[in-house]
Order: sequence, then structure tokens, then C-alpha cells
Amino acid sequence: MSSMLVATPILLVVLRSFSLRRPTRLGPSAFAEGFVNTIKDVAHHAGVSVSTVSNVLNGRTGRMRKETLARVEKAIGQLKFRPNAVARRLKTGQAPLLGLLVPSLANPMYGAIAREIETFAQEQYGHRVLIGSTYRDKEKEATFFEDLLAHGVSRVIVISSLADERHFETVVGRGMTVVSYDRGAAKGRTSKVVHVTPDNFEAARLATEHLIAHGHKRLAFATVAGMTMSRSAKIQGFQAAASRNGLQKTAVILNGGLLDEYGDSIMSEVGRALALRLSAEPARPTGIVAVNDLMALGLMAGLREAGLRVPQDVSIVGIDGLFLAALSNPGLSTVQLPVADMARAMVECAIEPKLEDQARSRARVFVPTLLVERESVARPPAPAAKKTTRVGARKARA
Amino acid sequence: MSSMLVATPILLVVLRSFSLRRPTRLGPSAFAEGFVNTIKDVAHHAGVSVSTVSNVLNGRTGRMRKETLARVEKAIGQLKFRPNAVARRLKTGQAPLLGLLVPSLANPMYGAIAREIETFAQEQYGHRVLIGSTYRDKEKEATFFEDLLAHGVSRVIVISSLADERHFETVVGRGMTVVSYDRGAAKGRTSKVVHVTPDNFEAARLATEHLIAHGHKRLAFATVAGMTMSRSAKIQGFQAAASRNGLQKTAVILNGGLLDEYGDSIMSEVGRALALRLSAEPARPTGIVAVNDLMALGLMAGLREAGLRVPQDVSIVGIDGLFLAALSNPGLSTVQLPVADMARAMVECAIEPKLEDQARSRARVFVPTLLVERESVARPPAPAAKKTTRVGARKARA
DNA sequence: TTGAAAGCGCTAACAT
DNA sequence: ATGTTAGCGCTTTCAA
Repeated sequence: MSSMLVATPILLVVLRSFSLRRPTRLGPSAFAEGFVNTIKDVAHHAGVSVSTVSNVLNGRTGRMRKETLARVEKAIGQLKFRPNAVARRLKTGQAPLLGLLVPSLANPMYGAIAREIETFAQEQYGHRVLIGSTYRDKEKEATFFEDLLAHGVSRVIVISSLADERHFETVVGRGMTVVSYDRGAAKGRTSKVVHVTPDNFEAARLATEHLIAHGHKRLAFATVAGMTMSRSAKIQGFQAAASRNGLQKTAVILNGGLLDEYGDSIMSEVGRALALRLSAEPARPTGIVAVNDLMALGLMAGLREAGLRVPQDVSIVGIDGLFLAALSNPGLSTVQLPVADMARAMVECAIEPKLEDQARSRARVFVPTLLVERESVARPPAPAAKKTTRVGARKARA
Repeated sequence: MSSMLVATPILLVVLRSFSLRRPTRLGPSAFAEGFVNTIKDVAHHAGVSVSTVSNVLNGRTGRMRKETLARVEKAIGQLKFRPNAVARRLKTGQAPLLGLLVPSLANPMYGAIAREIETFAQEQYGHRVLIGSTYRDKEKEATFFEDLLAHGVSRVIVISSLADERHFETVVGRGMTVVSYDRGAAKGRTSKVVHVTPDNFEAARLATEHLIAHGHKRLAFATVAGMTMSRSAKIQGFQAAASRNGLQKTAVILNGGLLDEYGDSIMSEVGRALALRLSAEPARPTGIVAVNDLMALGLMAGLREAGLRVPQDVSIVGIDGLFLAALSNPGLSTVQLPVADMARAMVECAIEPKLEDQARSRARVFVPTLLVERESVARPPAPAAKKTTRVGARKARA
């Protein structure tokens, strides 16, 4: 049967199919205007069966006549046919979608990670990203997982600072592949959750050693209230460096306020408040490692407000390596985390889970090798400086 | 028929249904482990038909016997049943999903907007957000739209700086509701795209007047290469303020480099480069309005690098009102844009499109009323300062 | 007040 | 090498 001979009848069929089918669309359909062709339309148009079209769509063209393939492809092109991902998903249970849970998109660090994840997922795997902010709320996280499941999304990357991750395990049991950022696996328990994390211990150690190398004796680690695995690893790294240099006696942990539900720009507010409190202390630390760059930036702002100069009066090192660190005044020295590498690893683990990832009880750890030196670290003020350091409301830039 | 009497047989049916159905799931299914109950399971379990369950699910319980309703609800609870959103979507064409297109998630301004959009869409409408970065690439935008269509997502918020928005119109024709941020409607043409935008003209005017009020005579507007509607509106606002004060002769537009595909942190790099170039000019402007806060921050960093002080040597005003502006040193004076209000408006227009929005040929414009004064603006240096201003590599904070 | 049944668009056995 | 067909889980007429 030549396609030439049946061209006209086929066209009629297609048209009738339109008028019969479209009106049955319900309510304010997504496709109320503009027709969306289906695999059936393509089949009619090409004079083949739907399975042949489906085969073309899915690359099963091995034992297909060239001519058939060509006809189908031509029909697809002419009708501008795009397969309906929803129908496909209903059938296969597979969605080219990746869930991404972050505490807050407004936090530049999460924004940076999210960008890498989204780009990589898209370019390497053709996956789109379904994103959600949780504001560090367990309830919201659970709801997000529920929704993902309902939408047939079976892979998710979670950036959560919640200490408890049992709700992760629950969804893993329901068929989800969960990749968790910035936390080691819970000790002892084997988890089906894959963990990807920077080496927080090492990052903090590096930052602390940098301060020590500049002669600082009175060290502090500035963090927010609430302990997470990553924060505690950083604290350990800080303490390890202090101890190794006999400075453990004067090394203190500064606990700022709790992150509220807004959970992002608030981080710097906590830093600022901490700095204000700190400036009143007579024997305050001369070198501070901040739990992250945002905290460091807040610290610097607060110190400045209190009339203290960075780095002359106090030195600051951040952790993250945000591009903002290069913009601050003075430039913030910070431990650069390998954001792009980690993002890639997370996407890979989420989309092509390897047995070794599941099997390894430890997290996949990325060592931060780079301490970016800028201007926020200098030698500590001479001992006598303790008296002259505070200059009331004098502006730092004066 | 009492549910007590048939309890056992029903249970059997359910179990058999499992063993028959589950094995047919294909490949590495999303639900390979952990059972996901269907409406059918609920119906069996409650001893009713699927349509009754569906009615409960959709709140059509008006003429339903209380007892039936209770049985169904109980079954739903016991089986922890969650309706499959994919199947529902295939049937109804409606997805509780919102597309969100941004140039780059790593840009804090877009992060801030994205957060508001996501939160509002979720809390008010139960919509999840499918996000995509486009890096200001038209091809990528078009692909994103295609994918949204394929996924049955029919509403999208677009934050694009692309001058040409004809590809928006195309998808509108295919049934999409598109809301566009930060651009007026194209002149003359009626568009089915809804526009929401800050009053960019007013924002720049406000910033410029602020500089003028401080006595600045040599004004500049710093922007990146490539004209967009929002940038040109800002330039007009800048020029209007300059003209009104007889300063048009000395008011210049500073065009920085082109934003490359990375398109975000690069903004501040452009600012920095611009500042370096500027510092070499003998008759350089004393007051600069930056196209946005990131540019302003970059400008400040570059000026500092060149040994110029802000605000003593040159004053800077930003536009956006990022929380980062409060953190910079000196604090950046900036025009605060009503991010949350605009985000709400965009979500509303996308999810509950009102005729008036579609009808209005103009954009829904949000007036920025707030200029946040910080420390980046001061009186211009005395005329003689022109000579003494440049001090080589002297650090700003010295 | 409830149930039966027809599909939404697609995939993949299973025929032929 | 290609076609037929049974569903994926749900909504919604229409019938009872």
C-alpha cells in the first residue's frame, strides 16, 4: 500500500479525529487552544501503527525499514509532535525529573549549588528539576517527599540541616533514591541514602591553621545555634587544629542565635549580632573561623559597626567560597568548597545510582584543598592593642 | 452488604491484586520497592467502587451517605493512599505545577524572587515549582517551554532579559499561561503574556535624585552591554532626573562588558572592570547609579582596588535591595524593590489568570517607594580633589 | 446514592 | 518488520 495512494483519506481521518477528540477535553485544559498531536495522529499521518511510532520514539529502529523510519520521522516533524511526558511516565513509572530540596533558595550558597545541579542534570541527563524550599522544617520536607512521590519523581537531592533524617529512610523504602548533601551517614547505621559532602573537618582545620600561621593565639569558631553533622564536623576540625598547636585553652565556640524560618539572609544577621556581643568582651578572640561565608560577612559587618577593624583588630576566615567573598571589603579569605564537583556527584548518584555508592557506609567526601587568601586575615594586634583597639563609633574606613 | 461480613474476602482480593499487578511493573520502576496503593485498592478495601473513592478525593461528597464517606476515608488512611498526580494529570490536563525560568539561580536577586514565588505558589495554591536556568539563551528558553508542555505544565513565570519574546507568544498559542517579569509589554502589540515589573524608570530616577540631592553634578549610570526593556527604562529614569536638574550634559551611560553564559556572578565582575576603567578617567563621574546591586558591589570592589574611596571619592547607589547591600562595606544605599509583592502578583496571574490582566496592554507595575540609605553616598569631593583623589595603591580602608 | 465503563497518550508484550 | 492490544491510575459521564 503506497502512501501516495492513501494520502487523502488519511488526511480526512486525521481531521475527523480532531473534531471528535478535542471537544472531549475537559474544563480549562492545558491544551485548550493550540492542538497537541498524539502518537496516534503521527501513526495515521505516516500510515503506520502506533507501536511503530513508539519504536521510533524510543530508538528501537534496529530492524525497521529505512523507508518506514523516514516516513515516521517526517510525520513527526510535520505535526511538530512532542511525546506527552505525562502519559509516558504513567506507563513507565520513570520521570526525567529530579527533586531538589534546599533550606532556602535565597541563600547564595544553595543558589550556587542549585544552579550546578540543575545545569548538570539537564545537560547530562535531560532531567528537569522540581525544587522546594523547606526553611529547615521537617514537616515541609516530608510534604515535599509526598508530593514528589505523587508526581512520580523518584530521585531527589536533599540539602538539609535537619539532624534527624529518618524521614528520608521512609521514602527510600517507598522507592526513592535519596542523595543527601553535607552530612555524613549516621554512625553505625547503614543507610540507603547516599551521602555527598565536603570534608567539613578539613575545611575548618584549614581555616584554623591559616589563622594560627598568622600568629593568632585566641581563636574562635562562630556558628549558629542548633547542631548539625556538618557544623559539628567543622567544630571538630577547628578544635583539632587548635589542640595540635596547644591553643585549645583559648579556643572558643561562639554560638549565635537560632536560624528562624526564614533561614538564609538571617545567617548574616546572626553573625552581626554575634560580632556586637563579641566586641564588648575584653579578652575577645583575635581570629575567627566562621561556619560559612554568610556568617563571616555578617561578622565583618557587626565588627565594623562596633568600631573594630578587620583584619587589624580581628581576622576572619570563612568557609564556602562564595563569589561574594571576593566582593567584600576587605576581601574575605575563605576555604573554597568544590561546588561543581559535588553537584555533579550528587546528580550522578541520584540518576545513575551505583551499587558502590549505596554500599559505602561513609559519605562520598570531597576534600576542600583551596584556601583562597584575600585581606581578612593579618597578624593579631600587639598585646597592648587590647586597650587601644576599641575606638568607639569610629568608622572602620575612617 | 455489611462491610463486616465481607472483610476477609476483600482482604484476599487486595492481596491477590498485589501479586498480580506488581510484577508487571517494568524495569527499575520508581515504585519497585514499597507498595503504592491505587484508588482501586482503596475501593476494594472500603467495599465501594472506584468512582466513589474518586468522588471523595475530589470533594464531591454532597449526596454521599455519611457512612460511606467514613468508610472510604478510613480506607484511605489505613492504606496511606496518596492519589497519583501523574494519572490525574493525564486525565485532566491540569498539573499543580508551575514553571519558573530564571537566567541563573546563582544570582542572589533571582534566588530571592524564586524563593518568594516557590513559597507562595506552594502555600496558596499547593503548586510545586519546576525550575530552569537559561543563562539568557534563547534556545534554552525554548527547550524549557517544550519540556513544560510535554510535562503538562501550563503555567510559567519567566524572568528573562532577552529582548525578543516572540517565543513566549508561541507557547501561549499552545495553551500556556505565561507571566513575564521585568519588562513592559512590547509597545503597540497586544500580548497574551501578562507582565509584572517594578517601576524601573522610577527606581533609577529615585537613585539619581538621591545623588543629585547630595550635590553630585557629574553623574553616571553603570550597566552591562546588551539592552533590555528594564535596562532602557532605568536609563530613561536616570536621564530624566539628570535633565530635570540641568545635568544632562555630564550624565553618561557606562557600558560594561557583555554578560557571558554564566550570567550572574559575572555581573559584579563587569562592575569591577568598569570601575577600573573609570578610575583612569581624569574627569570621572562622582556619583554612579548601578543597574543593580550586584553591579554596584562590583563597582565598589573595583574602585577600592584602584585606590578610590566610596563614598568620599565616588558615591554609588544600587537598585534591588538585596540583603547583601546591608553587608557591604560601606553599606550600599539602594532602591528597594518590592520582591515579595511582585512574586505574589506573578503567582496569582499565572495560576488564577484574570481577564483584566490579559486585557491590560500595560504591565502590572510595582512602584519602588523605598530608597534605603546607607553609607555609599556622600557629598562629592571638592573640585580640587580631582588631583588628590588617586592615591595609587593606597587601600581604601587605610 | 452508587457503580460501570470509557478513555487520557503512551509502552511493550505478544502476535503476525 | 510491523500491528494489535492491554493496561498505567485516575476522572467523569451516564446508567442504575
